[in-house]
Amino acid sequence: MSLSHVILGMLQWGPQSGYDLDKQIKQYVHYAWHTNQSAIYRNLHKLRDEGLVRFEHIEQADSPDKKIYSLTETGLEELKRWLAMPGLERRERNPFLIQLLWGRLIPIAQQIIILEKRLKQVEENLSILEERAQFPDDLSVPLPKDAFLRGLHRNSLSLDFGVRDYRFQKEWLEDTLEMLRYTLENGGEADWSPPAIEAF
Amino acid sequence: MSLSHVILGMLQWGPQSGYDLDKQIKQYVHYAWHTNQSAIYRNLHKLRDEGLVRFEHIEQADSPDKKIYSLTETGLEELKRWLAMPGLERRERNPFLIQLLWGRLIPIAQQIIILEKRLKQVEENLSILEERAQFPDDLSVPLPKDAFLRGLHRNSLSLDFGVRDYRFQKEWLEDTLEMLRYTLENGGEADWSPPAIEAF
DNA sequence: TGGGTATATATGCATTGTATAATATAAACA
DNA sequence: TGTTTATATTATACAATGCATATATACCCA
Repeated sequence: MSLSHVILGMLQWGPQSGYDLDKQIKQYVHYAWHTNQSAIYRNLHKLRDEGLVRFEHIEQADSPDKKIYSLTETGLEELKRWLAMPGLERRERNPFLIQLLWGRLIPIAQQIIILEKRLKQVEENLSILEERAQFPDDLSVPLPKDAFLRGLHRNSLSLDFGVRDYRFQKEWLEDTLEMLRYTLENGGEADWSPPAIEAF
Repeated sequence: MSLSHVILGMLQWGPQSGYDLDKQIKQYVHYAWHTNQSAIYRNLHKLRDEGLVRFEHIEQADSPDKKIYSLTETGLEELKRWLAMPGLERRERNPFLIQLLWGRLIPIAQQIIILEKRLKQVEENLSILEERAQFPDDLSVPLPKDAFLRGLHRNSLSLDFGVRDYRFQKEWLEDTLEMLRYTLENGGEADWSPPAIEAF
């Protein structure tokens, strides 16, 4: 598991509380890593036991007390070690695509509702990322070869990927929705009938 | 969790053993759902206890005995119910993108190795999917509006997405690798120094 | 004063991830 | 012939994550 390393990475940018980490990861890293609040808190405890992070108790007047976590030197070492490992596997779980895969089992009108909802999610995520990313507006062409030499930093690469990925998904959803609506209007599968069992 | 529903979906195509399910999901649904062997077996036990699947014990001469699972009517109902739910959330965990996000902490040459490895993975996954997908060769343009009326089935949509997604990733990786190699050759970040702490 | 929202952390239980075991059969090898 | 290696098949122990909910403080507003 490497939620630990997402946390270590965030903390490398600066000390934060568990609450902040949760919000930051959800806002800006959602294209790369899904997590939840309780996992973060438990992971912080584990990291502290292992000596990879430390925390400072902060008393606050206007909100409940909090713990500000920061990286230890061991923590930074561990982060670097992990960052250099090639071949780590992606673990995607996208229920939307599964619903699409067996979409013939439900009426086409319902399928359209699902696609519309997904489009909305993608648009929201995209606009959050676009706010953060200070790239040239035209992302249909790749960054120029000498982008780095001209000041674009390597940690923008991940964001660049995220923005392009969401744009791809948005376009695909729009095209596919158009197709499905056309089919519905022209009665293509309106007379929907139970599907035949068919092998992949 | 909805590994259950991936399994129900696979079984809707036809009865299979846990072993088969594992291989099928890994081969053909990797763009949409990551899982592992032990999760599948445990889930099958649970689904059986809930009456959503049943199994038949098969004795084999040339291999160990196996259990062939199939959908019950309740199972098919549950699958359809779930397929119609809008708004289910994607849960991606892509360590490669995390490594990219803090890539400045490691030397650029090491970063290139990681990208190359990832490119290889993507190419492998893509070629498996392309074999399965009988689409028109040119996937740079979307499917025509009347694709369904002309015989393309809705359960191909998911595959269409998968193929296009991997192609997007492949292109992005190739472009980015070119950029990084150029930077390395021209000494852009070869004199790599510890990064400044910087906020997102 | 009560309800809603934001901040902040934690826990119980179900599910999933990782590693490993157990067993059987076939194919390759030395 | 005996030994390793690969494939098929299922299972389990323990760690990590997911989901729902609890707890507590402080603010705003009616």
